[in-house]
Amino acid sequence: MGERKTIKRVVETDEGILYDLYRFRIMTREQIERLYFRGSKAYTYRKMYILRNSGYIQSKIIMRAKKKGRERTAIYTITDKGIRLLRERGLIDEDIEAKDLRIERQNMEGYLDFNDLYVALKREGYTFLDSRALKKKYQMERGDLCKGAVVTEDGREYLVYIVRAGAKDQTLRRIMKEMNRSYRQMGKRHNLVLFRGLESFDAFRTMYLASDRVFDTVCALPYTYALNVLKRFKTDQEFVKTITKYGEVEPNRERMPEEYKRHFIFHNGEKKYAVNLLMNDLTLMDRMRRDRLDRKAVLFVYEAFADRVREYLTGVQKVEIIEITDQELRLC
DNA sequence: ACGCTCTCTTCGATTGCTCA
DNA sequence: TGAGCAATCGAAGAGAGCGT
Repeated sequence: MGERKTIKRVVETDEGILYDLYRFRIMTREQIERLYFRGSKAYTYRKMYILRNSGYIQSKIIMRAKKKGRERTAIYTITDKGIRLLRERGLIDEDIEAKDLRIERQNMEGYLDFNDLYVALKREGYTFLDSRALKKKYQMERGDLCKGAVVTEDGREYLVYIVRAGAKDQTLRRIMKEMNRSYRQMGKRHNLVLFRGLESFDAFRTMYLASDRVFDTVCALPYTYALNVLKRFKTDQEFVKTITKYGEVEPNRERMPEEYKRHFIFHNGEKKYAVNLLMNDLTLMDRMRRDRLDRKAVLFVYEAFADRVREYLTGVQKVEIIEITDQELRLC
């Protein structure tokens, strides 16, 4: 019986995996596979097996809730030795032990949900802040429900909340409260609330409308839709390209235009504001309703949200809605 | 209780890269 | 060019959940 295989030379992939496990605490086999091994299940297992034999990681099996029932999956965590390796290589400077990164079983789903977002958007030009890094950056409370942050290419940082199907009202209320908290150095607070169930999505909307509504940004979206939009509209450019077929678009050259005044569109012979509501920003809709508009505005809304938006803006002068279809969303 | 199915674990065999 | 190891792949075996 020969020795079990161990790592002789730590390669970039190993560092990446260990660093991700350090930041995000746990990852499933599938997540690691998508991030590093482009669909090679066999080699993912092989690599993780060797990393474990070398003492850098541990593995465990859990049942994860999926659309179709539950699914058995391996999850991996970093060990003290793994953390030491990252420190030796100057990838981290924090003095921390593996036990401080351990998480309770009931919290795992939340972490894995945020990881899914990371996996889906990492290659699309977004960067991520894990929840510990985010809370440290702004000295937020440890118990904050915020799962982390996603940062767009042009530097806008969204604080991410993920709401599971059948979330309690109490949880939604807590999120609402937290989203309204501001922190020094954060500037505007952009909130991204992702829903894994439609009941909660509706409940949240209702709660939002009943609130005092002084938030900076609240984008409330179904999880899968959010993934599509974020993949497709990384910067203003993609939005402009998509709506150009409805009229020529030009940027507003004022110094600091209001969020909804950033683009003009020449529509039906008139110069109007072109408003991006594809992220279903509830605060933006509020502003459209309250402000006295100095010119007409065309709101670009995802077709599935159009009825709601129309309903919300009934009676408001100078606004019209153009629905963006599923197909337009997918086109490149 | 039983077999079926699926994932995870383990390992041998092969390919291919990098460095001396 | 050869040593040594990472990258790949296929396959056998273990064990958990599921339906009957």
